[in-house]
Amino acid sequence: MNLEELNPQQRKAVEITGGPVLIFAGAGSGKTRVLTHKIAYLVNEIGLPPDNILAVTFTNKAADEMKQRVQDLLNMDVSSMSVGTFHSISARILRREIQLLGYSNDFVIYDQDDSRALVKSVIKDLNLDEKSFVPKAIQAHISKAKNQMITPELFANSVEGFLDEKTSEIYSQYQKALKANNALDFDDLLLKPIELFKEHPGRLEYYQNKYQYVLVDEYQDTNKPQFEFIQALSREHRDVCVVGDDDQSIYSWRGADVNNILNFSDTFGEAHIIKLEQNYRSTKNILECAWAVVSKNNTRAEKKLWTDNKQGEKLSVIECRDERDESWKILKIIQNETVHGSFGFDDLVILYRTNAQSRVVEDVLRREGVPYEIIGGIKFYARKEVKDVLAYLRLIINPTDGVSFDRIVNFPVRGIGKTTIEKIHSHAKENDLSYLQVLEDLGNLSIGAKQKKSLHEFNQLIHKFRNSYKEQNAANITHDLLLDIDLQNYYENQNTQEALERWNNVEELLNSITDFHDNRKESGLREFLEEVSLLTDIDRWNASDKAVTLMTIHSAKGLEFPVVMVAGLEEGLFPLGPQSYEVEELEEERRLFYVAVTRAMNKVYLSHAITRRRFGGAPIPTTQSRFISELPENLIEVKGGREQSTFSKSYNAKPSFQQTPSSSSNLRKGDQVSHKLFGKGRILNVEGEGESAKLTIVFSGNVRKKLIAQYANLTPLKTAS
DNA sequence: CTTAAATACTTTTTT
DNA sequence: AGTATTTAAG
Repeated sequence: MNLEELNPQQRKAVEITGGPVLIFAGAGSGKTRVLTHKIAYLVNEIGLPPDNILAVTFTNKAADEMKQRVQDLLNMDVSSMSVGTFHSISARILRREIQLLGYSNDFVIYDQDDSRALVKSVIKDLNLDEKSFVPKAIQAHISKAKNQMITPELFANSVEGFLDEKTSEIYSQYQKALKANNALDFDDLLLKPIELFKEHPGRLEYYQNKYQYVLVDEYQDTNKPQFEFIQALSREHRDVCVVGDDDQSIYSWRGADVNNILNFSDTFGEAHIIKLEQNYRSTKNILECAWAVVSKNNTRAEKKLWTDNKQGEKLSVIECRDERDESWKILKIIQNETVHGSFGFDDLVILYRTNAQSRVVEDVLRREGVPYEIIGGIKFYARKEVKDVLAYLRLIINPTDGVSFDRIVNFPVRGIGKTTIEKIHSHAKENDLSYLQVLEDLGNLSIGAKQKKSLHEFNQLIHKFRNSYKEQNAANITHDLLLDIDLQNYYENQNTQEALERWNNVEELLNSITDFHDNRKESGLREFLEEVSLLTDIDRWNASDKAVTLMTIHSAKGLEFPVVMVAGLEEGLFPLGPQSYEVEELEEERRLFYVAVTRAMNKVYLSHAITRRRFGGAPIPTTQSRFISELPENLIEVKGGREQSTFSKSYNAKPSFQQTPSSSSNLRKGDQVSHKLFGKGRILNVEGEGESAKLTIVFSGNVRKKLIAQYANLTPLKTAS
């Protein structure tokens, strides 16, 4: 095997195999390359079969890429290797084993919304006031407890005061409700395998045997259950390799414990420790600035990245009047880097601390016809209309799912109101039935005849699909279902842009189910639902699209871009929160800044606004982020300035940015484009060629237009291929 | 029970 | 400002 292309440390990291290995991998130090080579090395040189390897990554996308790269290195089929996120690996194990814990393997995975809905209904069942027991807060509290592996029993032992006592009660009821619904929340996904291993040592032994080598990426962001999972699997053979960087630990709010990496040797026993400190990504200036800020932190392992890359340009600090001006200045930078500079749209990323910041920037980019893509925010699979359809599919597979039942029993409207639903709930509770089972025998339920009929029909519908879903493929089922509930008419009759948009999203869901089925013939509805609940936005992102990317810094972890713009560098926004910080929280913000800056290869722009409005209120004066003052003065250049002209100029100027004419002449059927007036659209048909081609385009809201390429001034977003 | 109007809430970050 | 939820009228 060829390890020539690795530097000495990287090579050592690949070749050391007996016993625990800890790799401190700084930003851009070639960590993915080390991991893929190490796996290839294990297979090729050590002779370990791929299905005896477990590799945990931070996103599904990273998992796919890792598998592909190993496959390319080895030139053999490695599909039997277990690569995935903690959540997807756990889900896979549980599909096979969960009967041992008293669930059925048709369990559904509840996302945050679902789990909040369940908390809400538990609060209601306990006759507690939603004003004093805010579902969202309670859910956060429960999730935090679960992340620390505090069971309902343990929680009950340490209650103090009324509020705690009731929270404990809700927690315990919530857990019971999950089981009754045959559902797991995200936290359960991590906890249940550990429970399985504790209660059934034979199963643990099986998996210890199966996963003879365990690798974990982004180890600094593992929490207690994840740590225990890895430890359980590898404590016998001790062949475990973790990779991480304490300076990039940014998930402590989710229970991640940086001590997992700092105390690795203590917990796994005498480990080989390797440090990768050569950075291949960024310029010297960028690294110097990133280090200047993060080194202000007290609790960190002392280290400094170095690079052979060139000095590079100074980092730019852009001062803006307000968030609108900031967006305009970002636009100017994009224009400058793409038209006058040598970068493409996909070389640029705009990073921010909170999702809410994307809106203003998006407004300007859309209006000026700059192709962009937003990661995060309102996730596709979290949209109401999509979740409604998914709820049908979930109920078909898992008829005990009460959260999904509540969601669709009156969607589309079929005359079932609040009181009827409450009667179903109480009847279910008294007789220990699932909601759907209640519908089997409506005789002794005191509800109207109209309601009875309607509920009966609903029940028939679900059962019809329950009887056929195993033989049919997922796309057909969904298609038939949509016809049966007549959803298209439901939306089209509302006759609003919004409703049409929603129907489009439902159609897109159907498309993605068809896609899924085409790619994985052996997989059915259940597999699709699982994939959907564990997919992140980053997983759906196509990095090669010719568009500027907008995302939070958290989402950007592990990625790199030639040009990085970080917006909103103001006290209270970044670092986020009150000025009076707990030291640990401030240090995490600082690490976040470190992550943001080290995404950049060539150029960094840092912008801050002098005033900013929050919640659409009045503009509030801001203070420049302390992180800017922590940068070495000789490495930054302050631009933009206060002069009025930049602001008004950018406001009044005709959009100086035009798509080059040639690009709109190459458009083909199926391409996605953006239009100044009509927004995003997809090309349905092309008549003629080149500049004079006539394009039929369907824009959002199902608006169809026929445009001539030459005059349409379209911005290509995605090509169909 | 449904629809329209009033009001409350949003902004941490994500699996 | 924009969206979700709650309340009042039909």
